[in-house]
This record gives sequence, C-alpha cells and structure tokens, in this order.
Amino acid sequence: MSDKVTMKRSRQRDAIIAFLKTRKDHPTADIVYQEIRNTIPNISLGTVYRNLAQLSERGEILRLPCDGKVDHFDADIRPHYHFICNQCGCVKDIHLPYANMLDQQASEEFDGIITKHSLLFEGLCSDCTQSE
Amino acid sequence: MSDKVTMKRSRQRDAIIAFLKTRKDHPTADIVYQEIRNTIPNISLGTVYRNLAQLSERGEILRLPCDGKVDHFDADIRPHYHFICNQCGCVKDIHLPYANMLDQQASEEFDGIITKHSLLFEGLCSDCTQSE
DNA sequence: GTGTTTGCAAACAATTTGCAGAATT
DNA sequence: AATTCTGCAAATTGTTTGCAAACAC
Repeated sequence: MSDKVTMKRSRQRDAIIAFLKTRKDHPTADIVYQEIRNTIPNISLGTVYRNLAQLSERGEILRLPCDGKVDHFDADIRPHYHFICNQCGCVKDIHLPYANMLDQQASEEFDGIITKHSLLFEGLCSDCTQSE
Repeated sequence: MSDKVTMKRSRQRDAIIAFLKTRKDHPTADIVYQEIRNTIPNISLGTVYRNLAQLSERGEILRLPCDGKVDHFDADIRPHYHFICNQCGCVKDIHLPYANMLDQQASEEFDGIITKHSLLFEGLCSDCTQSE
C-alpha cells in the first residue's frame, strides 16, 4: 500500500525498539510507555503509539491483536504462533512450524485468495495453572 | 464464571437473534443496530451491545475479535474457522474440521494448559480479487 | 410485585490526530 | 534549509454503564 518513506532516527524510537527486543513477552503500548519513561521521562503516549504503528506498518515489529481489546507488540517478526492466558491475559510464543498446509486446505474450499493465517491458542499459563 | 441467570424475553433480543440467524456473514454490533432499527426504530445501540455481550457470554452466539478493532458476531456456534479480507474487511467462514492435533502439538511444547485455538485466515475475498 | 430489560446520555478505554516547536539529516 | 519527529491536548472510535421508567413473569 504505502512505500517505505524516509525515516529519521529518534532517541524515542530507538529506545522503543531496544526495549521490545529485550522482552520475550509481548508488551502493550502502555507498558512500553511506562517502561520508556524510566529513561525518557517526558516521552508521550502518542509518540509511543505513533512509533509502534509506524514500525509495524513497515514490518519491523508485529502487532498482535490477541485479546481483541488491547494490542500487543512483538519484536520477533519470524512467523510463529501465540498463546493467551484466559486468566491473567499474558501472551506467550508457541514454537510450532508455520503450517502452510492450513493455507492450502483453506484455499481449496475458499473462493478468494488466502495469503496467510494467524493462530492463537488459549488456556491457562503455567503460573495460573498452579494458583488455581 | 457466572451461572446462567434467569433471562426474561424481550422483543429486542428476539429480533437480534433472529437477525443474526439470517446472516451468513458476521455483522458488527453497529450493523445489527442499523438493521434492527428498521423493525424497532427506537432501539438503542446500548441495548444491542448489552444483548450481544449477554448472548455471547451464555454461548448462544460467538463474538469474533477478527480485526482487532471491531467485534463481529456469529449465530453459528459450532467450532469453525474464519477468514478476513485485507481489502474490504469482510469476514467469512472457513469450513475445515477443527484441528485437535494443533492443540496437542502446542501442548507438548508449552508449559501451561491449552484448551482451544482460534484460526484466522487472511487474504482477498472473491469480490476483491476481481476488482483488483 | 419482583426482577429483568430498555432508552438515553454520560462515561470509558484504547488509539489517533492536529499543531507548533524541537531534532535529524 | 528541508523534513521528520516530538509533546501535548483534543478528537475519535468502539463499547460499557448508571439510572429511572417500561416490561415480562
């Protein structure tokens, strides 16, 4: 849709990317905001949203619409699946190989063009399993 | 979580369910609202949301958080998969058998408990394929 | 009659946007 | 110098909620 327009560097964006890369969970925009404020106290929430939107549009990070409410962001852009805990809402990676077969099967019975799929598992994470 | 509490019937709710059952696409709350207004002109949007929430909590309809923005609702509660068009945003059914295998595979490499998954295909619907 | 449902409007949460000034190239 | 980026606050969007009156059982 849109070409990759010139991007100037900024302290704020660098910090956002760097932070996302340190995390294996998948922070929300607000968590990113709270964290970055430790380093850049007067960063604004708008800037965080702007950068996350920008970066995910360019494919440099992933936007995960896991729980239908709040988006989560992932610096690991390799195709992989996710899990969301029904109790605490945490989001984790599921390391299964991407199932091309599913796209093929779906294509066979579908009239349009299928380019990919996303797969979200649900249940209880290990922490919540114990405290139940 | 919550027991099925007594439910009194209402003209509005009956209309909402009836409408949803006539549709194979998966209307949003707002579309339901616009439609029902033809029959019940002074129904309020709040009532539509309240009933859709209520019905999906009781498992009488499905809430589909397809596009991360707007929820879609489905009167077909049998487990099945969905497709969302990247162009027009329409949501369609994908009739593949529910893949229990995926839950098993995911469970093997995951520490918590996996109860189910949802699978969303993306691409272009047949209409958008032609107009491209 | 008791308790649920409604319409309305106000409240809310997550996110986006307009703008003037600051920072990057 | 040109353009992108930021902080701030206001605007938007989708959805939920509080309340008094209306309705169902």
